[in-house]
Amino acid sequence: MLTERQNEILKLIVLEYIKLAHPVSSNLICDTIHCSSATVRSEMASLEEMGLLEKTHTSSGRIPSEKGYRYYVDHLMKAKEITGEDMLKLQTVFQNQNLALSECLTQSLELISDMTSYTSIVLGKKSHENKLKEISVVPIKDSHMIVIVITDQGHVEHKDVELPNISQEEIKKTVSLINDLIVGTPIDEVSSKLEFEIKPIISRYVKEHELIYNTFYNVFRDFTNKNINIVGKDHILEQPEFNSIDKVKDLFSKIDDKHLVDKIESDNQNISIYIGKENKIDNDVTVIQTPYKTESEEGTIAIVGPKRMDYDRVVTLLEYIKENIEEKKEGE
Amino acid sequence: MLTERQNEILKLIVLEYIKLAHPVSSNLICDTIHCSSATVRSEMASLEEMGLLEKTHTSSGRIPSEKGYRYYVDHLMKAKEITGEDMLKLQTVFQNQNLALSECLTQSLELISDMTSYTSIVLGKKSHENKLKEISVVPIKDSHMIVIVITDQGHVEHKDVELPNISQEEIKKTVSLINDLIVGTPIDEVSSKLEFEIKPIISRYVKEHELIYNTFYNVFRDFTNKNINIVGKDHILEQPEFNSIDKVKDLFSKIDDKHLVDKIESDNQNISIYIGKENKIDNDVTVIQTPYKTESEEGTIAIVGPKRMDYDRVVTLLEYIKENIEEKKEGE
DNA sequence: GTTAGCACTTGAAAAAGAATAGTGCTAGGA
DNA sequence: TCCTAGCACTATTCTTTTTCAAGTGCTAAC
Repeated sequence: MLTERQNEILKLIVLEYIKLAHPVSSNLICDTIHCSSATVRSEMASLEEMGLLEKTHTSSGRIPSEKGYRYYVDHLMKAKEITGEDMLKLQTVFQNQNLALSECLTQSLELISDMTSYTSIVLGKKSHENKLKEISVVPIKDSHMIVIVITDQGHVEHKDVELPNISQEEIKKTVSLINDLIVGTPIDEVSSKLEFEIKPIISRYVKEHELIYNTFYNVFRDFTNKNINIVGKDHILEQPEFNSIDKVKDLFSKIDDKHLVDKIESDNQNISIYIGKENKIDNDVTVIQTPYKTESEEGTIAIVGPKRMDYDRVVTLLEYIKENIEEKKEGE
Repeated sequence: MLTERQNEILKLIVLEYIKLAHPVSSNLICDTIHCSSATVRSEMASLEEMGLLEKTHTSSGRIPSEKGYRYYVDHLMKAKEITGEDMLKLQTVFQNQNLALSECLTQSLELISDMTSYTSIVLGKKSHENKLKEISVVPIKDSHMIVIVITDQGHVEHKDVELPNISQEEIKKTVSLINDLIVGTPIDEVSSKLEFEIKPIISRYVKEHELIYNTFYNVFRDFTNKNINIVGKDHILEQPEFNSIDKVKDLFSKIDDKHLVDKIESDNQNISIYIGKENKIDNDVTVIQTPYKTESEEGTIAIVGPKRMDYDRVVTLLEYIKENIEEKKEGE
């Protein structure tokens, strides 16, 4: 167990390092601790012994280790009030009556990304939990038309298709067959249901069924887990820990990874913090995330930033967003 | 006027520099020219005098100046056949019968970005040339619904809205009023038409008209010139001329600029090339762009890369895409 | 337990030196 | 008149050296 003073010192070092991105020297904090730098130094040495602090080289100041951040997060950080400034910005989003939840989410996370220079990720419900709600086809010109697919979670996707030399009549027939027969099917089962249940029926009632069937089949096949939204990726460029092109390239590719979805899974019902090696995205970042759940939608919000992240602020902001999102269902 | 040999030398320097991103020395090309390096050097000096070449420092090899690239593009570059490899990749996109034009475009430009490591931009018809084709509202759950707006150019946009405590009946009425009265209106006139023509009518027939009206008003207000599609922005990180975080940040912000649309305007009906200061985006890049026009759609495709861009290849690729896109209307 | 003092370590920045790549110029030859 | 071999000259880059400042660890005294 740490002494009161050690707690204090660790906390100061974490906060200073978050602020300045520079190893923290004993001199910088000895005033606040009300003792000499020598005393602070010997405490620092103990904290390093315990694995809570690190040096970048023999005679540098200290920076928090991953374990140090973890300790800070678990024991030293306390819930802060959201600052007036932050709140003000977010409120303009939440107070817009006409914005639906998903819009609110995206917009508020855009704000957070801009405010903090971290990257935000919104992860909607995964598509295998989405059920087909309705499809519709809007003819644009000649054989060019748009297929719109809507799920019960409010996820919309549209796709342009060409269906040359096919009468509108036949297409309408197919659409209403699909709407009658497979609405309510989980999205990723639609393809197979289409094949085994709809194809035989279409081929009986619809001319040119081959072409039409293929078209719809492709539409659904491409309706993948696109329900992931990455906001503010470019802010990574502003973080001093990603000051080389190679590091940026590396992290970009990890964020654009097709399997990112699987890397942001949480067992926790509340805000959880994954520092460095604790997260599956990258050893040099921290991910702070929370699931959210409303009447119409559920998913996860995650903020990705350097380990030297403003934990207090991000947690407070995420809490605020989560609350407001989940409240919105009752309110209006 | 340049001599035959000077043309040859300039061409070689441009090509070598494009390939190696390194100042080109007299030694490197004297074999190909069949004369001594000294001769090449004196020719280089003349070419520099004419402003076609530059040195990075007193005793470096030469690199092409903007004027040099311009001369190359105007006089020395000749149309090349697309390589088998490039063609093969693109064909898989164009031969997909079910892909509509806009899909084809995006996918083929994604390919080009990956192949060349340049950034591609697709600019669809600007929204003031888009006319409203249809709107529809799909209720998802309780007061949560999705408004889908479709233009006659096939541009689709959807927006989630909350309309609490409003009966479906009233909403349907409003939608059909809008569809009856302002379909065919250019998108950017919709807002005002909504205000002056629809609002009075809604307020007569529809209860809660205030809230409903505001919702739709917002939907259209947000339907801005989003018809721009930037592909492969991150490839900039691979270009040696953008090897510092600051340069990347700068170019990123220029590409994400709200006014990018206006900076990619072309008077030319064919492929045009804007080198360095000739383009409005950034002095350090070249933009190669072409308008395209099909029965259902028109717009511009642009490729953005360093001035040291593989002009031949990009022009060939763009031509190939333009042709295939424009052909598609007749074919199937 | 705390602190002042001092030797010591390290990295970062500046300066100096060596190596290299390439030019410009000159003078002699086809 | 054009071409080319040869050589002096110049920047750049890569190393090495020097200097400087920031901080630590340790010791001895309070």
